[in-house]
Amino acid sequence: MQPAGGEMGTGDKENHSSEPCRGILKTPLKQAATSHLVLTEIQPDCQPLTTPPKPKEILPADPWTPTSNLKMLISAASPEIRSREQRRELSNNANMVLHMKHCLQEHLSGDEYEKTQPSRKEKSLGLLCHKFLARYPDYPSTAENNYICLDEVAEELNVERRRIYDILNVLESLHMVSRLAKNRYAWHGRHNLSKTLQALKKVGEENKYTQQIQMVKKREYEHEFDVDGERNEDMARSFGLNENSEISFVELPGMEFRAASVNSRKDKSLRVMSQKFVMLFLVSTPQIVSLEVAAKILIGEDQLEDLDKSKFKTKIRRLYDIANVLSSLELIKKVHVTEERGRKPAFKWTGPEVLPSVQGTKLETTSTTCPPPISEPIPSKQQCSKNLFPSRGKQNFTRHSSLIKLVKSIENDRRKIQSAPTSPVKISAGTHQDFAAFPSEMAQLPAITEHKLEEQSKKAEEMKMNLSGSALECGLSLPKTVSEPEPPCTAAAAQQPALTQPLIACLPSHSSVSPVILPHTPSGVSYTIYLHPSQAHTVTTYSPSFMLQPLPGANVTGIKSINSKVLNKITTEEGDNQIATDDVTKTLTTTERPTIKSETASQQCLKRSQTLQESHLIKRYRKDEENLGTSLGDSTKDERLPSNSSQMTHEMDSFLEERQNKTETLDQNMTFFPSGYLIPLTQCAHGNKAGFLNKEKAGTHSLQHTTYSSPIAGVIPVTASELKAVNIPAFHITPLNIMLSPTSIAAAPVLSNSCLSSSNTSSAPSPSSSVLNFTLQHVGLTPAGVQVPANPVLQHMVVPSQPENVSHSSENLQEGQPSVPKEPQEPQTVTENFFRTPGGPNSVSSPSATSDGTDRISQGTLYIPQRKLEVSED
DNA sequence: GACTCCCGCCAAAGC
DNA sequence: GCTTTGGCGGGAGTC
Repeated sequence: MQPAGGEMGTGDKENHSSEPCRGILKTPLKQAATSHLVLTEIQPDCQPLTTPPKPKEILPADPWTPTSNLKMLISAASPEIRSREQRRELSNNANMVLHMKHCLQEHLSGDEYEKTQPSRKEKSLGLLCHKFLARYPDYPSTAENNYICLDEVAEELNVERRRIYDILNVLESLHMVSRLAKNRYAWHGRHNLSKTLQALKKVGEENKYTQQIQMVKKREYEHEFDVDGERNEDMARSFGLNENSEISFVELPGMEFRAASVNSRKDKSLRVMSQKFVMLFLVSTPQIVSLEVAAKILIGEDQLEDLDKSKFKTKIRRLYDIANVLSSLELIKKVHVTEERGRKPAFKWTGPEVLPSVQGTKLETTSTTCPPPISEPIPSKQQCSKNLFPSRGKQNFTRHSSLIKLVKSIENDRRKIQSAPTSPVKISAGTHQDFAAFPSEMAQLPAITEHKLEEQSKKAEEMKMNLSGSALECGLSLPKTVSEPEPPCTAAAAQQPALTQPLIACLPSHSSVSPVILPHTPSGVSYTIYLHPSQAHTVTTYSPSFMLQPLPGANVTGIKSINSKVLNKITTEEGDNQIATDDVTKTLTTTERPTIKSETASQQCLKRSQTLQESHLIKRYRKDEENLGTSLGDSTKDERLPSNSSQMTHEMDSFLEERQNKTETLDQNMTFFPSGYLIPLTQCAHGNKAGFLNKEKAGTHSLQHTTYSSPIAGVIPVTASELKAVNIPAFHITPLNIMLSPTSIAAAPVLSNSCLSSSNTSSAPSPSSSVLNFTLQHVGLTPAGVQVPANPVLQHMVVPSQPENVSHSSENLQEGQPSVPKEPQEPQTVTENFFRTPGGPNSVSSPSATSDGTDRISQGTLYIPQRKLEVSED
């Protein structure tokens, strides 16, 4: 039933009997607001004149009368019925409220009347939005006339129009409504939501929001971010931002604004701001964004020179407005991030996972197919990201030149892969097709939910089988050094149905992403470092909680936090323990969940690492073959070749045959570049969820893993599957002093998204220069127009990371091969700031005096800022 | 005292 | 010139 506040809350003068309701409403409305059902149930028996609010009094205690139960069942069965009911009841309710209001005004006055005013919370925009949304079905039929008359709505909801505009603006940003004419809007519901989110994510990626977030975070940590224009101008410059890169309103085809009224105020439009805010979530991993960061980014993008405290405060206000609406839409959820410097409000994305590369499909039903085919970017810039304000000379969205090349390259790969016997799409494609076959997606919510759960279980089982089988059969048995019990998250995860993320039928690829550094093998397998983008971010901002999960193998290099001083945690407003559970359990909506039921995290890591190692061995072998034939002139490459190459060849010949099928399974989730690195390219959109799962796993290795924090809005412990391989394909040679700015990691989602489906089981193409340029440009090492040949020239990039937080057991990897400690070079590029770790004794320091990459190559040392991760290299 | 965010002024744009 | 939109920031309510 709708809470009393829902009915009367917005009315300042509507009900003289609101007094009793107040006590009831003292319960945080936000909690009540989380349930549409609660809000949409209206008091049918409310008698305006005599017993106005009575029914509400019993709401908290026993909201489910037999009648309401029946209603709920009916509503659940049919959204259409539900919406009709809602509208009818709302209409009746509104009339009733108006009538009561008049009566109230007649009978009360002065203080007495004031007392009847609803509390502030009862008038919240979120609650108002709930009531607004209750009026319309999530998925309106096209046959219906879903027009919104602003006056009517304002009157019925008993709020001033101004408030309705706030809601409509945010809904417009998601294309849930569109303005038809003055005072008239069209209601589209969530039909366009998935497409919109896809478009927003894409635009967000193209505009390097991930990098911006990281930059802001870093500045925060360095206390360099100040509210003076100069610094922010620098920041924006470092972002590569300028007026031309400013994001205007993102439209979908057919959803263009008919009115040009928005043009004038576009820069500060709540619509645009809302879209940008959503973008931040979509490009973040995990998808938690603090208001502060969001405000800074939005401000920085608007008017750098105007960035002052008042602007900041205003931005925060607007973000609260937006967040309230988004919360009502259940797209985000308020959380708190506790950092060293205090508790910060933040929001966590709870909406559907957004897979940017699925064109023309509804995420709710099909886009979760895993992995999604890399089709044409959807909607294309021209199609969906129109600039509303051409007269202002603002630039339309354009695909980054390097991205275009990258996409082409990726698509080529994908074609090859899709013809492969074990196309990554296989596993889930069918399931999602089945899923897509569901008629009228939301019309069968219960069935869909059940179906999703089943599918997820199936996929998880498949994944588990693959991983287990692969690892067990490979014959490699790494001793487990970590045998911690499964964290409580497992139970929590199991409890958590995938309901909160109905569309997250995830690709199993995530599960296969091993967040470990591959153990050194006798055959001289090179190494792989998986860094989750977010973790990389965290590291660069020297988040103390950064940690890499140590691989449960004796000779596995693990990275873990060595800084336990600060325990960052995210707490929901309603309970500090909720987020962790939510995050973890949500994570488990992915196919990984079942896996952890029977395996410990360490076991999984072990198996994965073994499998990865095998695959990597193959790849490296192929790479080495290529190098032999094509890179004779490159002495550094030769050094990478194992001295006993013939032995390796033999080894690989047999190994290839034996393990081909197994590796194919793994390859589904990974893209291998002949660089010597394994690059698990996970689905960005899944990252956060899977990441949380693995955080949970990581919890088995570190107490610090028991809390969650955002790399954006906080600090999160790095755990296994959250890690992504740091790959510098262009460098071609593994053992380099590779220094990446956080943005390089941030760029990973784009890369990984694109590459996801291009999992390459066969010979991986050599990293193209486009990839290199793309990476470099995202890293900020090169301007957008500059093309850099793909060769090992750029060997001294920095891999930003949190040195002090990166403990490395590289010794393990360096069995028999003493690591040669080398300090990373002092970055000399624009990325320099990325790697300064304020006050950190382990700040990225200059590596050995020599900047000669050759030496480092031979040493097989990959530097992650301040802490070098050494891997085996014969 | 900090955090939230409602409220309504008022200017820009639309009609 | 009136109406509609919506940016904006004061300041009240809440924690």
